[in-house]
Amino acid sequence: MITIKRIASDLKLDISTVSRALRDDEKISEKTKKKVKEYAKKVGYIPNIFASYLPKGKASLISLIVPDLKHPYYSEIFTQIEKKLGDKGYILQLFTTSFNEKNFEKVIEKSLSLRVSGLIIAYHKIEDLDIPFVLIDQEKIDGYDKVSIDNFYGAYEGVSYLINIGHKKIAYITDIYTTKEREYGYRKALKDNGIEINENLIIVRNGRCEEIGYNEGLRLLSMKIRPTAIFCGNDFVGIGVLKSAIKLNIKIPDQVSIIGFDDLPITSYLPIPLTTIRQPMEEISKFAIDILFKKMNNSEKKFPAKIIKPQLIIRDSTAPIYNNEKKYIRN
Amino acid sequence: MITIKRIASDLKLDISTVSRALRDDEKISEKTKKKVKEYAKKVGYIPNIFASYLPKGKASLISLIVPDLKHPYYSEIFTQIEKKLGDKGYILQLFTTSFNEKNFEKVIEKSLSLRVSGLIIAYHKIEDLDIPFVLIDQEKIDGYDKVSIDNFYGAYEGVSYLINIGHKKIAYITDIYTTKEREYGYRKALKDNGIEINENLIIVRNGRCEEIGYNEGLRLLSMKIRPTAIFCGNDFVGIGVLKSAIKLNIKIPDQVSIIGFDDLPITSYLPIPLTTIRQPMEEISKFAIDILFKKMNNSEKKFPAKIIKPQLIIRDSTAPIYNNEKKYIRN
DNA sequence: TCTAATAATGCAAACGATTGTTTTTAAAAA
DNA sequence: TTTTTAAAAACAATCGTTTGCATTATTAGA
Repeated sequence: MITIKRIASDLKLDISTVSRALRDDEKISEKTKKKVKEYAKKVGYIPNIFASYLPKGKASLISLIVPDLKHPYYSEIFTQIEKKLGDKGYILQLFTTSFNEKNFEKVIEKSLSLRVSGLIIAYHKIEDLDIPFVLIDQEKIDGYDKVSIDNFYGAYEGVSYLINIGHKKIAYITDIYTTKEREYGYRKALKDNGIEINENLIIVRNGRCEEIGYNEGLRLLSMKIRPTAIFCGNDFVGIGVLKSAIKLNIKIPDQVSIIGFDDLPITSYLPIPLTTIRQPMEEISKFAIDILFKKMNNSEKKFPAKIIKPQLIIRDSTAPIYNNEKKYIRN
Repeated sequence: MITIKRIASDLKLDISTVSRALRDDEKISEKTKKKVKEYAKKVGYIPNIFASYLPKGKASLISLIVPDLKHPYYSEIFTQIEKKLGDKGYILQLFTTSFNEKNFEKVIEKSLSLRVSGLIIAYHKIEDLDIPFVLIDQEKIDGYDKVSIDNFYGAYEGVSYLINIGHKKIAYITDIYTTKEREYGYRKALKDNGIEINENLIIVRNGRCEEIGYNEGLRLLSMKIRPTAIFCGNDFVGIGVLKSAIKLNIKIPDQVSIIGFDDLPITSYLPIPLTTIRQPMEEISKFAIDILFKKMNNSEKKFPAKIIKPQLIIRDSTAPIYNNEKKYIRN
C-alpha cells in the first residue's frame, strides 16, 4: 500500500508537506499541491483512516444498531441513515443483535472499540454511555435523546377510524415484540367510544408474526359471532390475517376489515392492499441524525424525546360496516 | 478514554507489559495478568482498534457491498455473513450502492480507506483489486472468485416442471435487473420440450417488480387465449401476478399456475403460498466466506467460480393443467 | 553462597498520519 | 545590494498500540 511517506520520498518532500498538500492546506504552494495530488492519484494513494484517526482523535464513523435487518422497517432505517450520513462524510457501521441483550452488549463494545463518534440504537435501551447516542423505535417515548412515533396515538387513530365507520366488534392481534402502547391505544379508543373490551379479542402470541396472524385469524374468523374488524399490531400480522380471511373465503373488506401497522412497502402490493398506520421513516431518521449531531457538537446537553405522529393510510382492506352482508353482523 | 498508558502508569508497569497481559501473552506472569485485567475491567478499558491496526497492519474488518438492502435477498445475505464473520472475530462493514456504479466506486474507495482485509461484493463486477475479494449474485458464473447460483438451471427446472404437469402456454415476466440467464433457462426448457416460443409471452419491463407483475399479469390474464402458467423472474413479480389473478377472480392454481424465483420469506405467507426457486442463501454466504478466507491466507491464488444449484420449492400456486377448468384451455 | 539459566518486565522503535514550531527560501521594502 | 517580511517547506512530537530486544528479578543447580 502506498503511504504518504512513499510519496514524500519519491517527490523529495517532507511527509508533512505531502499531508498538507493532500488536504489543501493553505500553507502549501499551488504548484506543490498540484504535483503531490497528481502523483498521489497516479500511484493510487488511498488515505489510511486508521492512521489519521490517531492524531485527529476521530474517524467519522457512526454505529447503527438494529435487532434484525431482515425486517423491512430496519433495512429502511439503515438505508435512510446511510444516505444522510454519507452526505455528511460519515461512514455508517451497522450491527444487528437478533433481539438479544448479550449480543447488544457485544456490539456496543465493538462500537466503542471502533471509537465511533456516535451511536443510533434501535429497539434496545441503554441508560448512559460515554459517547453521544440516540435511541429510536422505543417503547416509552418520554425521557431524553429518543426519537419514536406515538404508537398509542397511531393505534387510537386506527381503531377510532374503525369505530367511526361502524365497527364495534374489533379484535387486536399481535406478537410479543410489539410495543404495548399499541394495545393501550386500541383499548383507549374502545373505551372512549363506550365499547366494552372483550379480552378474548385481544391476542398477543409468541412466534412468527405472519403465522400468528394466520392462525389467530382463522380462529377468530371461524367463530360463530366473529369480529367485523381486526386491528393488527403490525403489518406482518396483517398479512397473516389477510391470508386467513382469503382461506376462509371471507371477503375483505366487505365481511371483515383489517388494519395493519408500520406501512411496510409490501402492504400496498398485497392482493388486497392493506389499510395501515404509517411510520414516517424519513422523519424518524432525520430527527435521529439531527439529535445525534447536536449531541456530538454539544456533548453535555440532553435533548427531550422527539415524538412523531404516525399516519393512517386507508387502502382496500377496510370498509364501513354498512357494506357488510347483514347476516354476518351479530352486534 | 482509558488507554493502556493510563493503566500502566496507575499500576506502575510498562505499557508493553500491560499490552501483553491484556492479550494473554505467555511471557507475563499470571499474577500480573490478573492484576492488569481486573484493573482494566474496573476502569472500563476498551482497546482502540485504530491504534492496534497500525503496528499489526490489520483490523479484522471485511466489507460487504450490496446494491439495495431493502431487498430481502441482500438483507438475508448480510445477516448470514455478519453472523459467520462475527464468529471468526471479524467486523462486517456494510455499504449499499443503489445499483449505481458511481456509488460502487465510492464505497470501494471507502473500503480501501478502512483497510479491510477482504471484500464481498454482490451484484457489481470488478476485475481486480489489491485486496482479496469475492463476487456473489453474478450474471455470469464462469471465471474466478465468484459464488453464484445457476440461474439458467433454476429457470430450466421451474419451466420443465410446469411442462411436466401439462402446461404449454407459459409466460415469462420480469424486470430489467433480473439476470438474463433465467430467461435463457425458460427458453431452453420450452425448446427442449418442443414448445414454440411466443415472444409476446416474454415480458421484461423497467419499474417496480410488483407493479410489473400486477400490470402485465392483468394484461396477460385478460387475453382471450391466456397463458395457463406464468413463470416470474423473481418473487416480487410473482407477488404482483398473484394479485392480478386474484383481482381478475382467476383461481390459483386451478386456472393459472404461478412460479416465482428466489424464495423470499414472504412467499410462504402469501394468501396462496408461491411455488418458487430457492436460492440457498446459507450456502452462498458460506462459500463466499470460504473463498474469501482462502484468498486472504493465500493471496496469489484464484479460485474457480462456485456454482450452486437452486432448488424448486413447490407450494400452492402451481397445479397440473388437468385440474384446470377445461374451458380455459385453448391449446 | 555463588553462578547459570530462565522467567518476568522494561525499553524503544515502529505503524501512518497530523500539526505546532522552526528553518529555509523567496519576495518586498529600504 | 542589504534588510525585513512573508510564504513555503522541513522538523519533530504525537496519537495508542505492538513487538523485538535488552535488562532485571527469580529460581535452580553446583
